[in-house]
Amino acid sequence: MSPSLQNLSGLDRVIHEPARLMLVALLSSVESADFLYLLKESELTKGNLSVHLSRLEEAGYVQAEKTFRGKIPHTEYRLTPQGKAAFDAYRKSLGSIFDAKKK
Amino acid sequence: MSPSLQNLSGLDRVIHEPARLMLVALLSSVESADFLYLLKESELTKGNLSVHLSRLEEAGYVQAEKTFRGKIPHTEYRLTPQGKAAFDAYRKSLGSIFDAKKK
DNA sequence: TAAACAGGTTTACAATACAAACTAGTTTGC
DNA sequence: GCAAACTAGTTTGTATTGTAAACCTGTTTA
Repeated sequence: MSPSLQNLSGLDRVIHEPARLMLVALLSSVESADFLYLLKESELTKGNLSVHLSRLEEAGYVQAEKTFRGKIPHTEYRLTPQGKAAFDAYRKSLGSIFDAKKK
Repeated sequence: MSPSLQNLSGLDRVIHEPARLMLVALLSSVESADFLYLLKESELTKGNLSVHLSRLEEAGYVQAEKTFRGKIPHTEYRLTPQGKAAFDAYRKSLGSIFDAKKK
């Protein structure tokens, strides 16, 4: 198989999931974002958002900074360098299907 | 949310799955292909390939033409117009994450 | 005539995306 | 001062599905 298509099967599943892809894309365009912002922008449910953010954290793609604003907990999420790298790699992999059509 | 990112959540799951994405990309570059060709190019197992092709058929994206070559059954798979359209739409949707970075 | 191959289908299982329910604390309205 | 509503999530349960392995039917080859 053409090597460009072959790496499609090795796509990073953590990023490939649409909900997380959206989150990573969102986070890549800002320095950091809090839960409520991501909740509104992504239109996910809280449960979903929580789970997907956890998954991105486990993968080392997202870093959560928990602080307090007064007495209310506040968490800022930001992409880690690995997260940015993974996103770049992902986009590079996907690029192959865009090129593939130019036959 | 920016409308461009919003439609990421509505990505066509039939096409989004990497194995099928690969198959659709493969089929989009040729007129038609048989099972063995797809098996080799995709490096999927036969079971997988069969299931994914069935799924693409159910979605109306792929058409299978079963014939005989001598006494051996032979199936040619090709993308339907809907399949091509769906693939184009998919690539258009994904385009948003490529643009998104240009901030 | 047994083994290998073509061309798949069926089965079983493990992973996971998702919504709903729940938790724990805080603020607001009456 | 107490109930309701809000912040900021986590946990749980379910249903889907991607995957490999086993199976199947027939054909060719040694």
